Amino acid sequence: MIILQNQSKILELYRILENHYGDLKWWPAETRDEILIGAILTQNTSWKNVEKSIQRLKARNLITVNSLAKSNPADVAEEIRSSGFYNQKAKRLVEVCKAILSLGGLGGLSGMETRHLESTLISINGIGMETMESILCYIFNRSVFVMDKYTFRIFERVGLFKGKDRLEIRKLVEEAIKDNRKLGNLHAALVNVGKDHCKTVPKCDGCPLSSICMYYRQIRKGVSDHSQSVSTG
DNA sequence: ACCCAGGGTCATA
DNA sequence: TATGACCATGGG
Repeated sequence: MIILQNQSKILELYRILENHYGDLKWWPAETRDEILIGAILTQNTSWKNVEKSIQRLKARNLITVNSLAKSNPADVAEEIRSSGFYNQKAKRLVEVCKAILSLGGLGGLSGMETRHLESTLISINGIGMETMESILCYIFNRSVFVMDKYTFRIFERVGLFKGKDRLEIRKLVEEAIKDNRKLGNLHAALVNVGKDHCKTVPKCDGCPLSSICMYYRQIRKGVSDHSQSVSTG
């Protein structure tokens, strides 16, 4: 088996995932406002728990930037308990929505140049790197790659971008893949791989990336050699 | 009972 | 720059 260089390997990885998962249609939401709200609710929280919160917010007509900006954080907190960190997230939702309104709303921000938009969003309390990247990719359709914990772990295990930090990896991926739709699909697929196969305890059976995964190769070698050591890089 | 989830902020060294 | 504490519910 050929060991591919980073740039051709990321393209091969994308090809495999697209072939395996097809179009995953992320972000799962009906409106841009809902993407923003979901992006904050899902911070270190499973999507299943977020869905319950979103349904409750919808029932209260609190699923828009406008309505949340006018809300009391204590009232919002009551609807989003299932997402965890609910006091912190309720406050974040209200403050972030206020900040966005003061900047002209999502519509006003949509005309902003990408780098400027990045720095503007990242300066809002409650919006960190990954949340900012998700907003750029899925709300504003910019060619931005979302670097999350799963992605870092998967790249580490398959043997991509060894020794690079998150910022460098994101830059390299965006150089290799420039299409917004593909970058969004890539992140979505990597989250699925992470959930199904690449948590802290790996489950390599049936993983679509096993054919290009260094970790998987070590496992196989270990089995045939009766070796104990498995390096995660 | 323990670990983790589609992170981010803040204090500390 | 790089850890650590903290936020907190729900599923495995």
